[in-house]
Order: sequence, then C-alpha cells, then structure tokens
Amino acid sequence: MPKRQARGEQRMAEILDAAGRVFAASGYEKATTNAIAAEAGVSPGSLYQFFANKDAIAAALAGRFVTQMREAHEAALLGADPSTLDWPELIDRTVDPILAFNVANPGFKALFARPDMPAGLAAAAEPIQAALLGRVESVIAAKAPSLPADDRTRTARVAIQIFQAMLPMVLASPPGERPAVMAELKKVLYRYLSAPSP
Amino acid sequence: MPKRQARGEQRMAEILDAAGRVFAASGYEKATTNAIAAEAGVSPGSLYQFFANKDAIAAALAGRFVTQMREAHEAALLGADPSTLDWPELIDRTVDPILAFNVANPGFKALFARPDMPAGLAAAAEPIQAALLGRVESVIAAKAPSLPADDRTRTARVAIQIFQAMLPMVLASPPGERPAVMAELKKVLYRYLSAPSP
DNA sequence: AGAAGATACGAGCTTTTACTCGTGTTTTGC
DNA sequence: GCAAAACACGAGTAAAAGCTCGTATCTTCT
Repeated sequence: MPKRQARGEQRMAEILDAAGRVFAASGYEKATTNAIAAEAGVSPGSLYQFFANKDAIAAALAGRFVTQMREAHEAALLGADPSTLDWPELIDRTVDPILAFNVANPGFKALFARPDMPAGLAAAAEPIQAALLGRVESVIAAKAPSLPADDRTRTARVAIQIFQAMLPMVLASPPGERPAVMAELKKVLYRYLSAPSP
Repeated sequence: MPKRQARGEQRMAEILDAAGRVFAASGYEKATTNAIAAEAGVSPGSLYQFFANKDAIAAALAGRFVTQMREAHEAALLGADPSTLDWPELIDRTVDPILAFNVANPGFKALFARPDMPAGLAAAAEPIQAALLGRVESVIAAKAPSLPADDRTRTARVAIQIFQAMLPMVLASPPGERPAVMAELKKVLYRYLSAPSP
C-alpha cells in the first residue's frame, strides 16, 4: 500500500461513488470491475492501483456507509433521551434516517440487505451489521432496562432482520405509495417491540 | 422437446435432486451446471439434453417445490376450518410445514428467500411466490373476512416478507436453539397479524 | 430384425471477467 | 533540478462457466 497523494484519495472516492451506482444497478455479483472503472472514468489498471480486488472495493464502500449512517442516526437522536421517548417516536427516529439513507444511497442495500452473503461480502458487510446491531440494542436497552442481554440481542437481531426484509419492498414501491409501505414497516416493528416480553 | 422415456424422466428427477443439493451448498449464482451434472452422475451433455439452460433447471425445480409445498400445507390444514382456529394455531399450521419443508429441502431457499432476484430466477420463483401468497391470503381472509382485498394482499405480502427474512436465521441456528428462533418468528407474525387493523 | 429416435458421453468452444504488466506522465521530497 | 514514488493507461492474460457437437449406445415400435 503506497502513500496516497491528494489526487489518489480523490480517485478512490470517485471509484467508490461509481461502485455504489453500479452495485445499485446490477447487484454485487453481476457488477464487473471494468464497469465500475468505466463508470468512474478510470482505467481498470488505475482501479487496481487503489483496491486489491473486488471485495476490497465492497469493504471500503461498506466502511464509508457505516460512518455516514452513524452520523445520520446520531443527528436524529440529537438532544433527546431515548428512555423518555415513546416507541413510535423512537422507531421513527431510528427507522427514518436509515430509510432516507437507503433512498439516497441505492447501492447500500446491495451490500446489506441480502440473507445469503458470498464469503467476501460477508466480511465486508459485517461492520455494518455490527454497527446497526449496537445502535438498536442501545435503543432497546433504554426502553427496557430490565431485559436480559441475551434477549435484548435476539430482539435487536430480529428487528433488524424485519427491517432488511421490508427494505426492498419500500424501495421498490412507487414514490406515491412509499409512505404507506413505510408506515406498514413501522407498524410491524411497533407491534413486535412494544408488546410485553414473554 | 423430444418425447421422454421412463429412463429420461428418472434422469430429470435425479438432475433436479442434484441441483437442489448444489444450490443449497453454493447458492444459485455460484452453482455451476457442470457441478450439477457431476453431482447427478451425468455428463454435461446429458444435462443439456433435458434442460435448455441453467434457468430452466431452476424453473423446473421451483415447479416441483410448489407442488410439494401445496401438498404439505393442505395436509396441515386437513379437516380443519381456518375460521374456527385461533391465530396461534393457524400460524403453527401454516408456518410449521413450510419450515419443515425448508429444513428437508435446503435448496429451496436459494430459489425463494432472496430479496434481489436475477432476471432468470425471478421468473422461476414467481410461481412459488404466487402460490404462497394465495395460501396466506386465504388464511387471512378466513380470520378477517371484512378486510378489504387490498389490505389483505398487503398484509399477506408483509407476512411473507417477514417469514423470508427470518428463514435464514432459523436455518442457520444450531438445532438446539432452533425451537427458540422458530418461536420468535411466530411471535413476530402473531403480533403483526392478530393486532387490530388500522 | 431394423430403423428411428431417445439417451449418453466428454472434449472443447466461446464468452465473460477479475486481474496484470509494461509503459508513460505527474507529483513529491531534497 | 532531479530522482523516486505515486498515478494513469489499456491491451492482454488466465481461469471459469455456460453450453455445443460429433459420436456412440439403448429403447421402442413396426
């Protein structure tokens, strides 16, 4: 790994932008590295000067997504104490930014919302999963402090799974119906999370 | 398409069996037609005597799955009037056979439980989706006859989506923990479906 | 029995795709 | 100013995978 110049950092960012677009259009598997290079306006050789292989591109893109998502979520909870908010508000403040983030970054779900991950991708996506899990767990902990850690983790995992499942439905819905589908997603989460524990 | 002899029908069944195993092990994309042929103990040439291409194999396998699943579901509801059953029982009788089917046929989820379908696969999987949607809709209709058709369809779709999302979690869980994960899945569905409509 | 057609084989063709490498240009450090 | 290093190019390589084709055997039907 050579020392990067400003020009190089910029190229890397351009390549990741392009990768996001190509992943969004074709999915990870069908996205070709040459297509990403072309989309970035760069030769294949240059692409491989910055990224060792296709998985490395996915990993770098995932890393960037993690950062951006954390910032969005922190902004949404800014100045509010989770334990004083009720469930609908808490769900709004957690779901809305992630949803908005997905609408703004269509490439995200190609790395995130898939039950079966190829080996390379799984490693790249793991930080996203871990980051999200931590955030949801902290929200649940705020509302139900007495819940054992095991149950909390399981509940968070299930909630994330539900969210992942419905993401494609939300993104595939025509803009006019989107609010209704989003409401349905929140309804599922609310009914699952707000019900009394077993 | 030539007229099949008994030998040919048997070979086709063997190839589909093999395809199920290979899809289960590698997923649809990474499964190679040569690997399927080898698993079936057949040459690549023979494979293409029965199936025009890889998508056709998936389509045939999907067709077989639809039939088997319908039979399993009908058996589970045998002699019971859905409208007289309560939600937990109804969920049990719908979810259990599909879950058992998935455990017995690991290749099924490679064709079914994926939010992003390649073009060819989407066509092959569509009958499965349609069949399942119809079954779930009829169950919902039995319990909530007054629900408008639109809402019923949307609710059924969401329920199926939830099920698909949690399927990998269930199948990935160690056999010891599987009952707990299954219970969690049913809990989500119960809370979603049994709550008063908006 | 004999012809026609179905089944079977597997080497190899074609296309695709991740990735390389030789060469040339721009930037940096001294 | 000059060498070293980073950046850039794009034709080319090697491997993988879907699929074909010539040939040979087995079944069926008359």
